[in-house]
Amino acid sequence: MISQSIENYLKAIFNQATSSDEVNTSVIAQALEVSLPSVNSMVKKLANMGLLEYEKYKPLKITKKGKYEAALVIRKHRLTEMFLVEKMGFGWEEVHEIAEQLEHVQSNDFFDRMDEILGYPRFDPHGSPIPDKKGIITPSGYKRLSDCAPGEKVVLKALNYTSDDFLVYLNSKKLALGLTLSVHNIEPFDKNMTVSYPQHPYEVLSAMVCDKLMVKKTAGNQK
Amino acid sequence: MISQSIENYLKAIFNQATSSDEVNTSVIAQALEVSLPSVNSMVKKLANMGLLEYEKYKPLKITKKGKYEAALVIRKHRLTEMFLVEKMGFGWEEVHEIAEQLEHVQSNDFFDRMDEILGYPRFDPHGSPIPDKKGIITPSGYKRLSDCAPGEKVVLKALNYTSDDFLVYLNSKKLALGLTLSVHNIEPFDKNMTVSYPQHPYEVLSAMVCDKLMVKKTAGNQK
DNA sequence: TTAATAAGTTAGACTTGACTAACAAATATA
DNA sequence: TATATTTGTTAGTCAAGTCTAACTTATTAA
Repeated sequence: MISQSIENYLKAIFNQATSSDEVNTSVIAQALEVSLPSVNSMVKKLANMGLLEYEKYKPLKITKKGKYEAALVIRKHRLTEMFLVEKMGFGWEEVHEIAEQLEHVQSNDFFDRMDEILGYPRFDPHGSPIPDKKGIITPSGYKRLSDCAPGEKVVLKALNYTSDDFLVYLNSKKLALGLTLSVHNIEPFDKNMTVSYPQHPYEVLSAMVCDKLMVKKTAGNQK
Repeated sequence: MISQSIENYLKAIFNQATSSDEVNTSVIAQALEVSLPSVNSMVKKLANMGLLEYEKYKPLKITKKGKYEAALVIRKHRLTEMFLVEKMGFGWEEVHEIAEQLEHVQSNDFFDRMDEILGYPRFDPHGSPIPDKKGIITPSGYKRLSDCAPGEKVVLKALNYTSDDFLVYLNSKKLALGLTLSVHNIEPFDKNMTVSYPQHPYEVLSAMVCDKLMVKKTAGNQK
């Protein structure tokens, strides 16, 4: 049986894992706000269930099975966020906490119905891809704003971090998905970026922020 | 803190309590499908929290505070059922299990939004009253079909038992809320009732079923 | 390359909410 | 009213998931 706790660990491990599917124990402890020994004991359990590969003192590596189970939880989370925003009128900065709870509901019917009502969306309100029923995630082909060069013109497509604080910050800057951003300058010292977008001819975004904004090059523009 | 477990106990105690607000331990054990000692230890905790009055070997008595907290959980449950039926297209026999899980979500915003979207309904899809935000329950003024006399003409308004099996049974008999029933006969031996309703000139309902159907006399008819 | 620091592990304790076995009180029955 | 049965209680155990304290391994810096 996959408990709520296990679902939370899987989700954190999946989200924090690098491209090689690996992540350190302490990263998970921080993400879940639990102690290292708690992570350690849960990791052994997950490894026993075949959801992780684990060797003492080595980074955790999520297995195919683990990724599948994690994707199903993430699917429930993101569908819920979409439903809350699109069908219940919540703001995108309000939905994370509610979705954290609803994602643990055990009823395929419930989430499939949401999916149907929403018209089978591929992305959630933050632009993150929604895994399908088989746990398959559409690759987005986006890159970080922080990886863009001066002169590039890009469209803001997704976020890879969605704390309430961050969303409130984005709202205050009137930064929303779909906006076209022009990169003007990157400060070599601290990687601050100067960008412009409609009604905002001059905004400075910190490196931390740029790292969390996923963008796509606008069609037919050269660097 | 009121845990999910506590919410479930409160709900069961509230639902099973008689008009004097009392209920026996064993009734709760059965309702929640747990052992008597489990109930016993939880009861002590609830009494400590001021949600119950408890004395050894005496029936449990739910306090005002206990009733308030229970009503809030029941409100969440019934609003959810209504939302699932009205806004997500579920059948009334499908929603109980999902609502059992959603009722534990901690977010007033979430349920208030449901309430608003539904237009502040007073009754859920089974006809049970939905407590308001202050935990106040509109008295329905209904009586049991089993308390009706031959010759009475009544409208089916609510159910006081909502297992899936029971709902499936009602569907099979095409018994739905809002139907007008005429009571023709009561069998003295087993209290079986013979009733009629549109398209059904002759149906025999068991005493067990009649006990669970809440009805209201149609305006202006004499016994 | 050794010492200091960071990261990970083990052992053991705690809380919640369940259980069984054994016993006590209350109720029903003969 | 004495006994049998049902109902409720106590004591002790267990599993899940958390924690702190103490220890080990790995990494970083002197």
